[in-house]
Amino acid sequence: MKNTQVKSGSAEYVAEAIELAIHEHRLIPGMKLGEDELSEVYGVSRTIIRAALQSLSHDRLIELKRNRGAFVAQPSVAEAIEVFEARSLLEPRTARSAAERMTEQDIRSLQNHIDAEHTAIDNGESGRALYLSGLFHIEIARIADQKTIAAFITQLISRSSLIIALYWERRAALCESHAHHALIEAFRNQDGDQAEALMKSHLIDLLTSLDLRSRKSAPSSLHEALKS
Amino acid sequence: MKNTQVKSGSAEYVAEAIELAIHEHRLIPGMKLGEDELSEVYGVSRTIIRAALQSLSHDRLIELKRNRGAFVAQPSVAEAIEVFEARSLLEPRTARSAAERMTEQDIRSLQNHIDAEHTAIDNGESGRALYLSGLFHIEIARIADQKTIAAFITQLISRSSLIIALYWERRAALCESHAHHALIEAFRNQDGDQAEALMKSHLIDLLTSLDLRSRKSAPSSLHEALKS
DNA sequence: AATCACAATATTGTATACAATTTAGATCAT
DNA sequence: ATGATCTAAATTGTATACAATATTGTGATT
Repeated sequence: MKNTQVKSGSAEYVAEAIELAIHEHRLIPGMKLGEDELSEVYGVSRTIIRAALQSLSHDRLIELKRNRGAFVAQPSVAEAIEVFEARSLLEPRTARSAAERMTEQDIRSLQNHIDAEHTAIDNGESGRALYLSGLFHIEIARIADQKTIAAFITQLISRSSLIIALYWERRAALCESHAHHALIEAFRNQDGDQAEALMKSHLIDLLTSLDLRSRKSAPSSLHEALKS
Repeated sequence: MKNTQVKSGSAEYVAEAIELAIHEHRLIPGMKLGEDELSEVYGVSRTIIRAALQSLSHDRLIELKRNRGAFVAQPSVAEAIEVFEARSLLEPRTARSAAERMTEQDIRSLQNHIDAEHTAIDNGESGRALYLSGLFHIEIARIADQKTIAAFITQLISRSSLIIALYWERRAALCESHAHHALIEAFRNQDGDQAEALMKSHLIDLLTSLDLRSRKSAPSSLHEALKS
């Protein structure tokens, strides 16, 4: 099975592709990411794959076990709580900053995210919807013009995606779209207090909607998940 | 000039060694980190060096310019402000958490850090003193038992070290030891409010003690800085 | 002397080869 | 059958070779 795909990019490209697959839950926590396998899928040498895996490991999206290989991370319950505690330190204040410097264009951009999210839900692409719902939060950090904090939030949202894959119960009713709509309303009014408060309770809602007892399971096929 | 040193470790070891050199200001912002050069210093192949450099780049301690190589990062003024804004979101609340779960042993550990810092100052090892002063903050995050947040703070403190190298004026009077002593006092009393407030003002003091107009300069010799 | 063009050199980017380690499978004894 | 032990296969860790790109140095031209 020869892969004739044009060599489309370096380590960054591969890392982003895998990260997207994780976001969309095509790659499941615990799944093994073999180097040769990835190397075939993306048509680059193991050197590139390794660089990509190292980068993903640094963001804690995968776990690198020495001499054993790379596995999609399986955040523990404690880690899940930590991630949401970190988010609750960073995101509410960032939402406030964003609200204060929000422009018309920014609001349109956020509204587009929500619309795309709804479209995805309607089409039954729940993985994509989840991904877009994360992008909404990242977009807020970008608008706040805090690159450092935005980078942290980006990582935390990626990890949240893993946490949701493991501990979310009612995937049908996902997506807090109400909370996001309420946030946009606060942004429209450039109401920093309101934005901060809404984000705070939104994060609490998210955490409490997890079932931290049970735990979804089990790796499956890799090629299938990455072929898109 | 043959290096007969025992191969003492993999990418992690190299990354930590370079990070320490940056912390202690033996490596100066802007300095070029050539792969062959590092490869000789640490007696490993460029493969390992590259992995280490990629890791450091991810923490923004070095900048990786494509086809040009690795350079010790030179945070801009805007980035310096961002870093301290991120710290001010994370560290005060973390200091509060730490205060609330502080044990006798933790306090001794922090006291030891301060003592070591003073010793370093007395011996004129200002680089090492600065490093230890950073460790004090990291230790607090560890005591708060928040690994995720601790990792962020660790990165921010590393970057602060670069910022200090670039923008600090009065290096003689460094080290806020008063602020650290005051924090320990709050910890002794398990006074969360006080700890949070002290940390907050400590960070403001740090930022305002920088001179964000002028900027120290210029790379120097590499082998010298790393030989230790 | 200054500037440009071009060759020579050095450095980084990627792939591959080989070594070390783990995993899987087969064989054998109980 | 079950389990242990050893062998073969597969996978990861590291070093090196080669290709691509930048940097430096030289000389010609003005």
